[in-house]
Amino acid sequence: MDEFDDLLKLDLQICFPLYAASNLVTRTYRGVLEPLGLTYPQYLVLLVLWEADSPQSVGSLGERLHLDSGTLTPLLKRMESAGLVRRSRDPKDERRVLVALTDEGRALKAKAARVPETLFDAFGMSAEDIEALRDQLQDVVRRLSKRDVPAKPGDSGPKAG
Amino acid sequence: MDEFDDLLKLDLQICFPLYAASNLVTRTYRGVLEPLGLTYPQYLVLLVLWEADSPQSVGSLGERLHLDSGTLTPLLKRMESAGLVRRSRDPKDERRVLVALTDEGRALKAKAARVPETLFDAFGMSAEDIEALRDQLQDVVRRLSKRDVPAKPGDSGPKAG
DNA sequence: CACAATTAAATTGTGCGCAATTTAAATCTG
DNA sequence: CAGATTTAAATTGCGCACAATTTAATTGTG
Repeated sequence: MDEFDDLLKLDLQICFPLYAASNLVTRTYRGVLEPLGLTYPQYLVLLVLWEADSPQSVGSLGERLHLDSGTLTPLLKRMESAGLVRRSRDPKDERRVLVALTDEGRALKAKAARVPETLFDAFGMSAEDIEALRDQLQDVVRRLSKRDVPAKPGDSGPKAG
Repeated sequence: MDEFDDLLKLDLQICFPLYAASNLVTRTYRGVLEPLGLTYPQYLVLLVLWEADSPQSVGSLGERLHLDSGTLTPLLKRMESAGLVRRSRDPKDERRVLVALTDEGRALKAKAARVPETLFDAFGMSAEDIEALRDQLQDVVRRLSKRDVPAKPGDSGPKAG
């Protein structure tokens, strides 16, 4: 049992509790969102649209939520067939697809009023502790997002340099 | 714009950065684990088996990783056909399936030596900050895991009482 | 203006994650 | 020890995530 073994121990790693906590949170949301006919990522899309109160492109939704079109396109189609959003090509740039709330999608905001409160209770932590943890996680997201960006043409790639 | 609106703001919630950070971490692992022919949850199974150094039932793996048989059974079958583990019924209790490392699965531990280090670098944070965050996330996992447990027969269920 | 390069979504294919159900083995009753 | 109950995995079905590719529109360049 050496230091190398320690590094491979589950309890000593940060990534596993992050992964497990995320799964547990999504599971907790399930029970709360199912009565609204929503999944957690669908709820996230609505949070963005409710806050912006203007149509958002698939790309800007993806940038905000760190998701790509491979995830968002089928998800948005399901939300569209559920009557929550409308999808239409942007007349200014026909490559873009704009996602807009329907009246039904807007109305769902009132029904989601208790969702944050319910999740807060599930955490069972003080508001201060939650805010502190949130800030640290936002920092992690910022740090890991940087390496997200694909290499620029000018950069020397893995084979170059 | 009232307090209710604030609660629904993405930037003010803890769950979203938790979700985004988890996705980003899994994405970061992908590049590191792909050369080893592993996915992140498969790597987690190996961490448990390497640490225990004895065959584990599907149930105990699931308890440790907060995953159920619906997730683990197909994952373990893929690992078995990749030659990393063997699956066999427990002779003491034919309901159980024991998952044991093969020589190949054990040998992979050496090749995974650099994985924790690589992830540590990706976080770009001090060891102290990472440990502090890890402890907080383990606390979240403990808190959310409690509600995980199904009701005991003695408990008054939603319809009873 | 032609046409190559870039950009935005959609599509394809694989692997989770999980609720709900099914199958089969062990245990608990009488 | 027979039949009901409980337990452990497997199965089924659905919705993400995401890499890789494709399709189509826009932009850049000569």
